[in-house]
Amino acid sequence: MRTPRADAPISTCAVAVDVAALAIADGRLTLLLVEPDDATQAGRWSLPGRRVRDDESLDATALRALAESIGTEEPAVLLEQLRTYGEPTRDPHARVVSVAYLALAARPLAPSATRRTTVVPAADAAAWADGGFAYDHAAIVQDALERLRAKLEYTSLATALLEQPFTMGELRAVYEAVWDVELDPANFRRKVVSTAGFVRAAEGTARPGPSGGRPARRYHSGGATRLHPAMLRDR
Amino acid sequence: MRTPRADAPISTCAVAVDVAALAIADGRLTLLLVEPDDATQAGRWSLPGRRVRDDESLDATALRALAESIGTEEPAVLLEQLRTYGEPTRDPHARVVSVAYLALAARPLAPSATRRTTVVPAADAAAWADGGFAYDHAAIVQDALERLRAKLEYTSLATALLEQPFTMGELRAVYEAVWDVELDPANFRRKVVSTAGFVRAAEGTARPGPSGGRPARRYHSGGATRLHPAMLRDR
DNA sequence: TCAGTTAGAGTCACCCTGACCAATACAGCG
DNA sequence: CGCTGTATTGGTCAGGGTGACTCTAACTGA
Repeated sequence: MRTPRADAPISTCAVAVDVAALAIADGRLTLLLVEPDDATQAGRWSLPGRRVRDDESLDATALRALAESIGTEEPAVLLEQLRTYGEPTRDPHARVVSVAYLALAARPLAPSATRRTTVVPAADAAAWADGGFAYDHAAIVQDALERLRAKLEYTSLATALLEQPFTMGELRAVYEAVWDVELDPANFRRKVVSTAGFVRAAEGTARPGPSGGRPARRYHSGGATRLHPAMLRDR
Repeated sequence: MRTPRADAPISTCAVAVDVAALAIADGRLTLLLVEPDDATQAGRWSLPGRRVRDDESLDATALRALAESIGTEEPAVLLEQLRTYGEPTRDPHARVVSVAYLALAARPLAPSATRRTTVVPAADAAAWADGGFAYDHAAIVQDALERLRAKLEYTSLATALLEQPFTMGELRAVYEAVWDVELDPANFRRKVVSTAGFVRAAEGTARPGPSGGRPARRYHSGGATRLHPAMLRDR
């Protein structure tokens, strides 16, 4: 059994987990939002969040927050801890320390019909004026987007936003959506295939879209998490 | 006044902050450790840590944990949140969620004479077998070192480990200590001065050491936090 | 069949990099 | 003082990666 230490006065806070769940839909980066059930935050959107339960890891809380928000048992997402927000005044009701997570989904996120959820383009959410988000969730979203943009450079995180197998064009579309740039298809391919462990060729080809074009080769993730050399973007 | 939300059952954890405080001493990266006052952790070292107080931000707790451990009012350090450790079993006494911080000191850390503290080379601490650290602090130290190594590539964080002004050789020594490599002085200089905003020239020169050598120019931090292009290390 | 479109392969100039050499300016010593 | 050793700073040169660009392959739709 657990017993508090005799010499340390126990002060406690509520600990919560908030999840910035991102996915690619129609070539755009999108963010999952829910309506907070908190009268003081009416008219704003918040990130899916839950209190941490006893004997529940932070990762498990993040997965539960996401699963309960979209009504899916086991959402196929990659979870990565973002950072922790603990300003004493960030929640007007009580001291709540929130561990924020970044969730990357391979498929577009489906807003739950039974819950008040929505999916908005990340670019729109990032541009919202103060008042669009509840609590300090605007800052969390900004940090999440910045983290994703940065990590696309030196990790293979982009593949977490794609179903396997994927084409080089789909992978490029992830980079273009997250960075909001246009990339040269030929140079992008050359960099990706020359980066050890980024992708490995799969069987067969993908059918071209309605606008035609040569069938694209298919690829799987190559297993590497850190990319050497990195996919540097110029600024 | 703060009142809990009516519809959300309040479950609370103890929230603590642990600090991995790093500094350069004698050309080596060093880590500050304290003896935990916890009988179950006897014979191990832990990171300076404190419980978060009501109405105290996480950053403030980190600064307080460090200040109280080394007996200094305002330690001159750069604090950066590392990540949060919340496994339910990480502390045998109670559920403690710990927000870990990375602290980079410009001067060597002085272990307090009145408190049971020590400073050890980071390389030694990283190589300790299980049992050297209390709780999960071995993992925190590993993550802190990895974060520092990574951030030296694409940020100007190295200057936080130096007093201003500094010489190019001192800056290079930081990279060499953190990465555990030898760098070519001429090529290192060329990269640093060609990276916009990394350093700016200061007045005068530094006196050579006892072994002689040409006097080195002095530099200040250049204001940039992110480096473009990055100081890439090859692996 | 033909235009349009996307995928993939190749070329070339430029820049950054690592490896290396040379010049500068000090300390220490005989 | 002159010599040697050392660290800093500046410069050269070849090789690799990158951006811009061209060309071919292979499909869709009219």
